[in-house]
Amino acid sequence: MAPKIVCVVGPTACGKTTLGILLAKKYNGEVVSVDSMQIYRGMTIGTAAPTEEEMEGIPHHMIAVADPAEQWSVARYAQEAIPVIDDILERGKLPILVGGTGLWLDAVVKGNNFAGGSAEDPMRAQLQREFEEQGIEPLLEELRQVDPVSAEKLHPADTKRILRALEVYRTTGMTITAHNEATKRIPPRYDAVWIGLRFQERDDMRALIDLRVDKMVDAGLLQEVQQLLQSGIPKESTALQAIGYKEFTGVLEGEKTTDQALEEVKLRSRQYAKRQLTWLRRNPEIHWIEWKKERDFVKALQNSTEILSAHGIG
RNA sequence: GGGGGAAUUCCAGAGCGGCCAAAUGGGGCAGACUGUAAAUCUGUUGUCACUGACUUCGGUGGUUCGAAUCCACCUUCCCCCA
Repeated sequence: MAPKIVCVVGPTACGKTTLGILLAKKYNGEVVSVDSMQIYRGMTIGTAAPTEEEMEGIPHHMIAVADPAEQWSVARYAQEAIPVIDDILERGKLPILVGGTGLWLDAVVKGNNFAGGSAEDPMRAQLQREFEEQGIEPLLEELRQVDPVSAEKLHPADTKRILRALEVYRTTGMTITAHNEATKRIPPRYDAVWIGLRFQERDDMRALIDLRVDKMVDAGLLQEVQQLLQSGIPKESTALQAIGYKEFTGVLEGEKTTDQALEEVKLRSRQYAKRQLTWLRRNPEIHWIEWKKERDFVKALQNSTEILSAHGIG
């Protein structure tokens, strides 16, 4: 029997952090952030990571654990987060995963492991070089030979995934299709109760995102970005590709005004929220709590309590 | 007051007599997604009874077999000279 955990999911700005803390307080839990950008140090403002005060004494994990100059991956995250979750369980507390990075959540909760290869493996660079020199066609042809299923499934423009499929094959001798099939058969690592937060109306979500971005800038997002840059983080690093950071790097380099960056961040944030929704929609296990206009955490906590008790938590 | 230019589908912006419901980009919407995932990629975007029909390119009226494209007037905006 897989251990029980709670997952609080939803698009950006929908109140995951707050609900997670409320649940942790009520159920003797600890929060595990599942966020591909909150893992990096020095990125509190732009990632809307909870501050010390906001945490209200609830232990939070997997926030600010990585050097922004490093490049983490799903696999790396899962590898680090799983022992943390298991430790919470061993101490008799309830792990509450709070996060918006869908793939990472799935990677932890489902038992899936990842196929071989990594960013450090020279094969990655090798494939990239081949692609730059000859274009995608020869590589796609190679993939058709070894793994027709994924060659068929992948769009020719989706070079990233074509390269990865080949990387897996060339480094492990196993096709990514075979790997994916095998890994799907692994039983879930945790028995997760999924709670989703979202707005009924897209416009209400948008309004809140806009407000939040304004607050970030007031809180000193520009300075935060500047500090990262000054500490020598290359601007191409994964951490600085985060929404908010990318755009304000441009401000510091004189490419755009703060106002332009602000609008851009708002736009990219709501596009991101939409993508998160698309990812989440295909998970039938999520129990959705829908905000009418305002976020009502008293009610959300009450709804969550009902959901959790229906799953034997409480 | 005189001269010149522009008005195109949600936005920007091509088109300058038929092949135009109208390029391209943006935005919107939908989708995909297993080692960069706050990333990356795809589809769609006038209406409908949707392999066809209907209504569009500031307005009105013309020219023409045929107009977003030509002409006249009107409206609005921009620029230059005064």
